[in-house]
Amino acid sequence: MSKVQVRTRIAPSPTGQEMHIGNLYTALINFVWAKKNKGRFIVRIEDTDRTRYVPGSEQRLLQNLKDFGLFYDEGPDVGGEFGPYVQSQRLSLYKKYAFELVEQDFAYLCFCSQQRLSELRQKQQEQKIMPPKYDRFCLKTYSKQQALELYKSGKPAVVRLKVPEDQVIDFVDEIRGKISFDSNLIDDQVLLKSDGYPTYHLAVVVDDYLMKINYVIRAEEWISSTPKQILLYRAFNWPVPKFVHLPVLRNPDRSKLSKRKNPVWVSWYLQEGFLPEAVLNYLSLMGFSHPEGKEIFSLKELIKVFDIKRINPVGPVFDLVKLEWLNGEYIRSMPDSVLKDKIILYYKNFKDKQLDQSLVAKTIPLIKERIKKLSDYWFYCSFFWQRPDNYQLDLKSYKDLILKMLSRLTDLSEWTADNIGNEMTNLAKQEGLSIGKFFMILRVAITGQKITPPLNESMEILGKDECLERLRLVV
RNA sequence: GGCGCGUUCGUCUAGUGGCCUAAGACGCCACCCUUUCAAGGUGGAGAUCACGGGUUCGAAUCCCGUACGCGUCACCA
Repeated sequence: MSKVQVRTRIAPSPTGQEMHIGNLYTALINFVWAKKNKGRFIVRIEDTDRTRYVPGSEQRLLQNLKDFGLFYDEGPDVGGEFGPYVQSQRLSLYKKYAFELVEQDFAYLCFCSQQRLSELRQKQQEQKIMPPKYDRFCLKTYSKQQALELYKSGKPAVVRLKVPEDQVIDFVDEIRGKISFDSNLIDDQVLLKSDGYPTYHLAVVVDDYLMKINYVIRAEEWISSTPKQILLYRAFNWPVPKFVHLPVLRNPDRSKLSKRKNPVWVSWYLQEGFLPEAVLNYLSLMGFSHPEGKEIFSLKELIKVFDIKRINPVGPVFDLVKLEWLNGEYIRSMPDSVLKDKIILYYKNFKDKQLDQSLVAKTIPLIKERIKKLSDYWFYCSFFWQRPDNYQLDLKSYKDLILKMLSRLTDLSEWTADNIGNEMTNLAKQEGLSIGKFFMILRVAITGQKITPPLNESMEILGKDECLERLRLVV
């Protein structure tokens, strides 16, 4: 038997929201698993809910993926041999398959109104019949022929899955092992809506089959809908793919990661100055661990060492603090010139600031160890671009001292960090002031801030004229 | 409530019957370095492995119950 190519997919819905960090996590694992097996990673747009559809959000979703370097082999904008990759463009397919099921008695037409359904549900809940299930009214009252004729005459209908009674439906989850369900507890799921669009359950099975997806890697919240899909695979007599249900990312209070309690939109991380590779690295630490215990590793290395079996089923808490540390590690290990370009690009794209190339280049060695995110740059370095507009220390009482600093620095022949440092250290000693206190006064006089990059070097970069001028301004 | 999944330091994880009086990382604390802040170095606090029963010479590791957490029960995905 020849080995089949691994094909994975993610299927986001264009509902107006951009990509959720949890979806990025799922995308990452799908991507990595495909690459590890020299397979293909596919993106399919699931836009079967007309009421929630927002035009344009599809492009944004795809861009989110690209921003993080998760390039797909097949998808709406890149094509592929199993297209189209947008479900609304494949409508006739689902309808055909849905009626095939009706024909073979794996499904039936249902004409019940939304109102009747919600009343039914309500009554069942009152009677504590759990869980609420459709009562098969239409299956009992119409024969297949009658139903089909009614439908042809224009009566709005949905197609429902006819879930067999008294069966145990089980499947193997690659992370958790065997999971089984009692078919009596499964509702007769709607497969085709009255507007002719398929529901998720039908569309996902049809498309995964037609697109030859053999690993369905998705979030844990899909576990309970898996048996419905298994039933569909069986009815169609299609091979069942392998299922991998990933743990869901959690808020610190252990509820499912939500926008109320955590930043969840992936572009937020970019705006905040996190590096895509650091975010991906952090995400790969969620539920997974490097076999050698490494915590910092590239996407390429992840692909090399990744194994589904090493994924933990426990829902991990997403910890922004550790992400910041990791991002700082990435920044520190980056060549200066690369960091410089990233900072310039970041401020241009997200802060609408055009920073001077050569000035940023000079400051890089001073802040590289200090910043955790690209957005921290301005916190440390704004004084290079603008004179202080307020001072974090009251300098009035140090007027005489600052005057002395001014005169010594004016006389300084060569304006280098070392010379500045030596000269000022001498002054401090002569004045009988502690080095710490002395330099703090100078620091605030020059930068306005108490927390800055190394002072002497900063002053060298600022230049003699500018430093003297700033001292004059505070006396 | 039914069903499903889960439960090792605050957090992410290691651990697959004896090497565990439980290891690493983030965070926290202290000290060293130091001209602020970082970075770096050293050390420390922090988990009766949810609880209760088994199985076994021996259990964080296997089995069963309980508790708790999470998910799911739509013509949403």
